[in-house]
Amino acid sequence: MLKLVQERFPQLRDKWEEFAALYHKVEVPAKTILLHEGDTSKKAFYIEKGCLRAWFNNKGKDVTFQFFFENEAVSSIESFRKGTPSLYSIEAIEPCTLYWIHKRDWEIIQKTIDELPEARSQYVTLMLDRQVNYMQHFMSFIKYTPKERYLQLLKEKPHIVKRIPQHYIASYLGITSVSLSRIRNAVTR
Amino acid sequence: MLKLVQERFPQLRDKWEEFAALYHKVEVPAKTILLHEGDTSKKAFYIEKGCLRAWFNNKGKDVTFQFFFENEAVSSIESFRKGTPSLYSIEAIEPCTLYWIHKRDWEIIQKTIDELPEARSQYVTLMLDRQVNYMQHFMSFIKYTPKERYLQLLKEKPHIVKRIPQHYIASYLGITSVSLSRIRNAVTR
DNA sequence: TTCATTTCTTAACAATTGTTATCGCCGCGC
DNA sequence: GCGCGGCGATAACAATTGTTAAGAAATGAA
Repeated sequence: MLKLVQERFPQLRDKWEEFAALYHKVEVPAKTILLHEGDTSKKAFYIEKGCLRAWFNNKGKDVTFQFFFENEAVSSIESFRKGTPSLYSIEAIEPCTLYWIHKRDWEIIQKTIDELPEARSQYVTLMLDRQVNYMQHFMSFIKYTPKERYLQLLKEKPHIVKRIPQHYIASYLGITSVSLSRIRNAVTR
Repeated sequence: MLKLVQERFPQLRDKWEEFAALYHKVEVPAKTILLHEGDTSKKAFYIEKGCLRAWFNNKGKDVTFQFFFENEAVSSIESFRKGTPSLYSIEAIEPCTLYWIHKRDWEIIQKTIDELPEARSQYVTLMLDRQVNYMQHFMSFIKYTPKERYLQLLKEKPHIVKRIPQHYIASYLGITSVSLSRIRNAVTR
């Protein structure tokens, strides 16, 4: 359990047993909504098995903009940290095995990280990485056409294409499922 | 000078004179390239007067994806911090008055910030804000059509529309300058 | 298995955007 | 003043994507 945190913060090894007790295991069926758009996030999740998506409602249509898989930490980060309403919902795509931690308990771990210079610097690096990811993803929207984005996704993240229903991928690419279907048709022949 | 840093890090007040000496004032004409795409960033900039753009080359066409104005800190953040080649160029749009600091000197300030818990937490908050900005900007690309994005830009950041040449704005919105011209024409009547 | 729901494909037509090219305006340097 | 280059508007046509609708295929539950 919580492979990610253990690997990334070896400095916390001593305190690990104590921290692990703060996490709660839960199994949820597909389509469970873990956080509703507009609500304030009080929980952060860790995925042991299954996958999630982040999405928001746009004029009645749901728009998926991020996927999460095994061994990833998931939260509406700005809502969780700042206490603001979440800009999006978080939902299980498959039946999932998750661990969740309450905000007040996370702050205990956070405090410990903050006191260890190495863990702290590791944490900042993680934040920077996430920022760069968003930036690159965003740049790819200006840089590439929908067809190019699909081909790139197929090449660089084939696990997404294999595992995620196509209409979610379509909105992730910024197009309709009809258009994605056409693109796929044109590519395979 | 360096209004931004002074306001955001009041904890550094005592050391400020010492740190200010690490910055170098420079005046550059329009179209000066401060960092070339592919080079490794060794300098961070602060804008006293003027504006900059971040852009990259895509199949021979230049694509602008961010603008910077007075009192903002500018760098190819991931290149500056990680020593990797920059994914984009940074260029003056207008004649500018800038202050720059070398990476090794910035690390002195960084170290001081890291030793003061309040300044440190302030720094993390700044990083989080930047991450949320990228995320929201990216979400707007999935959520809105080019016309909607233009109207939103006009409403929320009119200073950009007023000050920046239109063909830069077009690529910032992810469209051609021809298409932006059509949209403007349709909107004004 | 069987039925219902979800997912994906295809078609026809509308709307939008890209491409290429031309023209006019404006500011800057010589 | 004059010419040049940068910038923006417009036109005509091509290409792409959206919309709506219908039906096939796959999936999941009873």
